[in-house]
Amino acid sequence: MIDPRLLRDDPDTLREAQRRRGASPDLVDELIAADEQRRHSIAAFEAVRSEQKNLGKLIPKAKGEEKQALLAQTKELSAKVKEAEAAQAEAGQAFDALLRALPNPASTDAPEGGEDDFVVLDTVGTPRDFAAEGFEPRDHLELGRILGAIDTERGAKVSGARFYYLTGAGARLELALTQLAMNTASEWGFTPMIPPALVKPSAMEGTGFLGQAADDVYHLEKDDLYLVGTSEVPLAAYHSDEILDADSLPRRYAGFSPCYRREAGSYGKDTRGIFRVHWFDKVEMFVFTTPEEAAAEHERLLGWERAWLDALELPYRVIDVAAGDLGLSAVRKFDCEAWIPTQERYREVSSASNCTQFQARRLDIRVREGDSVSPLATLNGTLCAMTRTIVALLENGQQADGSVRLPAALHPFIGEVLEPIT
RNA sequence: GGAGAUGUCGCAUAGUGGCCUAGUGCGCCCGCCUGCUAAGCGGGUUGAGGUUCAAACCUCUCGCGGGUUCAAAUCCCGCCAUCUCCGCCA
Repeated sequence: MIDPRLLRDDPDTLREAQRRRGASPDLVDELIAADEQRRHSIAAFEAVRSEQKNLGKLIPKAKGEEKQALLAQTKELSAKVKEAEAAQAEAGQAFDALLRALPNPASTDAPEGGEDDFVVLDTVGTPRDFAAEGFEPRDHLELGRILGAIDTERGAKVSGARFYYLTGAGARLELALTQLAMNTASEWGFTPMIPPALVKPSAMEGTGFLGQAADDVYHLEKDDLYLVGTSEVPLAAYHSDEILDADSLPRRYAGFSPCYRREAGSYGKDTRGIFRVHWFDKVEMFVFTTPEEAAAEHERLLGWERAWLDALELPYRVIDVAAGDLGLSAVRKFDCEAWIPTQERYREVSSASNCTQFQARRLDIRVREGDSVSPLATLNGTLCAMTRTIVALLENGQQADGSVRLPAALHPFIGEVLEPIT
């Protein structure tokens, strides 16, 4: 959530930010009204409560008729206090609900508009020319079959559509990627983490996933727990309700966890293979830092994502995501998209978001700098989403006989070439 | 899953309805004293919110949420967490 003071100090900026996202500025005005209502009810409650406390102090000292009179007076007051308290709580909750629905105002650096209004920042590497090499590239599912690496038929049999088994070389490839990613992140100064993938509503809500993205989240009704769609959730909530010393920042964590996504509203999209699935594993980078450092850290996260794709020798481009496509929490987002030969286009494999103080306010994570305590900034970025990375590696590294040549960085973990099994 | 115990300020502890505006010790911060250090002395030390130019004042905060009461750290109910024991289990 945003700093509520902005509603009083700079509502025009908030209205403009809503417009840039393609959202309605009316919410801002509803919030201003709700804030006034809330403050009014707080003042009313505090006035009667204060009176009640003062009278209460007199009672033990009073005697006889005087005491009886006081008791009658306070009894009446007690009802008023209860009423005022209830009104205050209600106004507070109404305000809070609205406040949590307001997205983080997009950075003015983010392109205006929706999903298609991104700006390409850079393009790296050259897609292979399979025609020149004299063969038609196979897609990752076909390669997965030849290599004995991916089994979607049995995934569907056991768990349903958009599930898969990684088998043999596929399983080994994920483990190799995981090892390389965790080792690399460690070298960069990240603390490796294996967080819980099942979290309480507060963690899910705090990271902003129960807003417009709620339909995409798996919920276990019986236990009121959520399956995380990314380890961003447990990593962000890791320091919830804590105050961190400024000199302990930045804190950088690399979390490895499964990710569960309902993929509501994506029926018919990417139905072939394992590009879009209900579950995959991922190594995610997460940073707690000061608000002043957030923008610079965002660039660093992008730099690490690029270094990772460079190490995997994949052709990719970097886009600056438009304001309307940022989600609830981010002020700016960079996506890295790897070239997928059989789709003849770039597809998202990683994403780096600057959430400034938005998540920290919801999760109550603060930094102490000298005498002041204030919400810190959180950022997250994909290091390696396994399934999409496997898709990219197989398709880009394939050879005419169906074998796949792997990037040098992976050789120590899995060898140089994946060979067909038959 | 069953039984019991515990949950108070950074830490440790006191507090069984109104002198709690939560005391004390440790730690930490500021100052005094002192060849230096230690000790000693004095002061400060949760966080959030409201009124306000400000100063100041006020409200909330004793695991969380309800309730009883004129009044709750204290009594009652529910939940959560931790510990001990039993059962089950990778």
